[in-house]
Amino acid sequence: MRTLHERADVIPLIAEVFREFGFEGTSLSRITEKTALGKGSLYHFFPGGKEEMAGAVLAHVDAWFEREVFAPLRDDPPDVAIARMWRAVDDYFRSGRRVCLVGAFALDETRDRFAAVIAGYFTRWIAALRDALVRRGWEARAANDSAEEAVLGIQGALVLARAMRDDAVFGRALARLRARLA
Amino acid sequence: MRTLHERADVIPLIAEVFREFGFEGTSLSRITEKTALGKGSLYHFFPGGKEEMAGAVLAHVDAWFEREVFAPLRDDPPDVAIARMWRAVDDYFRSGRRVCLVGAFALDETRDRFAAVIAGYFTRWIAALRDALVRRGWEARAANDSAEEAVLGIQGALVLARAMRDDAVFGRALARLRARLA
DNA sequence: GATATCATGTACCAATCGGTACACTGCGTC
DNA sequence: GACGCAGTGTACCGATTGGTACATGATATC
Repeated sequence: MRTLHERADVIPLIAEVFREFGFEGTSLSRITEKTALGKGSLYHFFPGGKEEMAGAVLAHVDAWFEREVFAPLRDDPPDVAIARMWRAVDDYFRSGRRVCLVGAFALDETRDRFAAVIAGYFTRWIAALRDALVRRGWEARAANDSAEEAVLGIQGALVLARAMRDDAVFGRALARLRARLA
Repeated sequence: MRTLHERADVIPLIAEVFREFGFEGTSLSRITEKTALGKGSLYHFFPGGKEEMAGAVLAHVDAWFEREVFAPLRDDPPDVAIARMWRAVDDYFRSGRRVCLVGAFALDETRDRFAAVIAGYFTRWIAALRDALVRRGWEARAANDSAEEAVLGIQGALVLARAMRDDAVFGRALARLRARLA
């Protein structure tokens, strides 16, 4: 049996707030509003305050991608894993309507707070995709180039889709990138 | 004869602050620190306060790209203008060490404050590049696709370069994108 | 049914936020 | 040399910030 809330339940809600307002733009009052949790509960779950909340959210995102994308890329047959990656990416980012928190944090001074997690997220993604391409028979250099291009293209597509309020641009970008890895 | 400072002189300094800390993370005290200008002067130049400062900075960025990139793409021979664009982009973003303010603002709720400028910046960039490709003989659909891909690739490369603290990834991305437009 | 722990709401804190008011200085104009 | 104004510094405002303290409520264990 469990009480009304636990740490794990509230992390996705806090993630939404950070995604919408960024690290600096996210205030405890906004988190309180979104989660319907008072400061008492929040500091009970996250004694380190706002920084620990953001860290937990980043870890949550990282774990999701590790499980749904990176690990399959490493362990499953390349074709299967890559197809799964494109599906996961389209789902996770809601076809361009949802922002990548890691990418967003990377752009301002927030990066320095979470440098290791942020760098690790992209490094592992690219490495896993590159290795999958190599296992599929690609030459190492080409594989690394294309892996980099795919990951960076997703980030760029998210920026553009949000800037222009046009999800279609995200769909087109994903289709192009997918075709290039085929 | 002029006094020590005028509006035009401080805009680039304020731009650096917004680039580093984002809109929410930029406080008047940080702007004061960077510009060595008191609130008196700042509100003399920008009566609308922080929002007007950010607006002026965005307009300044927009004007730079309009002059150095978009207009040449529209008016000059396509090959010349596109070569110039790649040079301008590499210079402006300091080979990946400088962030795109418009892209950064697009990612959080700051976008809604400056929706028109932000959307316009990317829309005009893509349109100008697409038309240059068409004038060069490309088919309309392919031209639009490639223009979108180039602009989005630049944004993604900036995110990745900052996230991984690795300028080389920006250089490689630019080379790939350039080759694809050749 | 007493106890310990998890979870919660409220009151409060100093510091900082964006913004305003205003007195002042230095300069060019007449 | 009086005037006007662009530019400046300082003091101040209420509101909000992230964070702390603590008393209370609920729950599971024994």
